[in-house]
Amino acid sequence: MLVGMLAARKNPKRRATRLRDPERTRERLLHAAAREIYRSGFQSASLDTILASAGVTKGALYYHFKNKEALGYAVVEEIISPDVRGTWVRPLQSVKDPIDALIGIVQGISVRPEIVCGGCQLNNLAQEMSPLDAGFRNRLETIFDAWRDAAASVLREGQIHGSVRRNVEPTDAAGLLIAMVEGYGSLAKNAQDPKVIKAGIKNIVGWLRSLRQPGKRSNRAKRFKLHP
Amino acid sequence: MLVGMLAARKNPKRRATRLRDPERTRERLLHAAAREIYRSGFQSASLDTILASAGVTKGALYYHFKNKEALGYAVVEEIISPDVRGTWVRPLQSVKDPIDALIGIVQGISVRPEIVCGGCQLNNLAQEMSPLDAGFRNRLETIFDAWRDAAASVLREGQIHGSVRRNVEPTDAAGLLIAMVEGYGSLAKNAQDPKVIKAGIKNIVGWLRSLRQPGKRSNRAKRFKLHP
DNA sequence: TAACATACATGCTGGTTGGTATGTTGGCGG
DNA sequence: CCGCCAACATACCAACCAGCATGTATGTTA
Repeated sequence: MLVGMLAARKNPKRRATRLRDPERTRERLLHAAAREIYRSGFQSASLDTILASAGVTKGALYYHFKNKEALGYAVVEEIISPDVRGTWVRPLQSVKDPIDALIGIVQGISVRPEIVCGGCQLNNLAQEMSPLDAGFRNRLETIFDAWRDAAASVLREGQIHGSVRRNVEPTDAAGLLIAMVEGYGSLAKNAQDPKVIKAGIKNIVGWLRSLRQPGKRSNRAKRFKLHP
Repeated sequence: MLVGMLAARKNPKRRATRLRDPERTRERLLHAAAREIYRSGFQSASLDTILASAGVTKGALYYHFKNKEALGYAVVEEIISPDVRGTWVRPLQSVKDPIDALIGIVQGISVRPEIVCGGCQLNNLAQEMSPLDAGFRNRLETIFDAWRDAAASVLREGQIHGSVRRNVEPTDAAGLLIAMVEGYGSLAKNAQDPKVIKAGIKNIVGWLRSLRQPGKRSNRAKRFKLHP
């Protein structure tokens, strides 16, 4: 009773704070949705939880997005896609040694703790939603395609410059790389153990080294990779 | 009014058929739950849908299982676990050539259409539930461990008999194999295209062949694998 | 400063969810 | 032929869900 009175006095007319900054509100919604989707999947991510996490109300959500589905699509396009491109596509543009570049990216995974235990956002959503919703599926496949194309083209260039073995089929190798990364991500997520992802990185790096044209390893590779 | 009377007359006392066969009822529940979990995940699998699919009512469900969680655990232990063991553990016991055996299993994936587009039951559930529920996580990890142990031990035996290269670390290789299988399964599920899994199988088989001790390939391998 | 549009906040609703309390029936021991 | 219990069936519930209608404060323009 007294508690209630105090609470009522403290908030005589409880009003949520308004940001009045539509861009920032949208961003907060997107990031909160991405967090919740990452945690419990799209279907099980409750709008109320997302809103509480974002600190906005339902009115704001339905002002910026038509419905939950549209919010999910926006997360794919504006959060997940740039993330994958930033990790796997941009760093591969104009590199000297493709094998070194790929190894560097793979090894970079180990310093991203969220991947170690929570899996890959892209893979998580694809697993859940691709068979159920073509809108998700198409958007996610675009990302996978960009990933594979980036890795394949950098391998192809490496073949032209002689650093990658000629009997490697770039598209196949790129697909295998992605499968390995996602597969180990799944195993690590299930094991909830950083050791799993460390072992996975070691094996993927070993496989990547096997793609190199013998006798063509760069000096940079020797300096940076063999004496860590 | 009249309609209501007719309807009442037509179904004077609508009763669902009773099986009166508790073991079969339990089985039907388990399989229906496995189907629904496979389709839409554990969290989003509705009990009502499962019950409709199984053709039983809620009373039967809550007679056999304490709650939805217990039903899910039972699906893992009584459906998924035997399935993985039947596919990946039992066929590896007492084989002559481990590489041939593993290749055979991997190639067998292509004739299981549900895997091609729906992904692996084990991986699906692990992705969804492992970070959220320790009960699922532990049960699923037991299955993954059995899988890896089976593959690792058969590789170890192959090393003893000279058919597998000595510089292969069996546990690492087994983990990589599982990661590849699950990774390609993920990609295929997202692409919803059998070609993806075909290409994946080809690459995994190629990698498996690279584990063989040179000059030690069996006659059986020559006959069956090189002239398909 | 009046008029208007933007950017939300709040309250509500119909539908669905997992779960339960209670009713009902077939079969079997006595 | 009776009683009893396993094996369900049915009806119901509180909680939660996505979504919507409506209200309101803030910025912008004339």
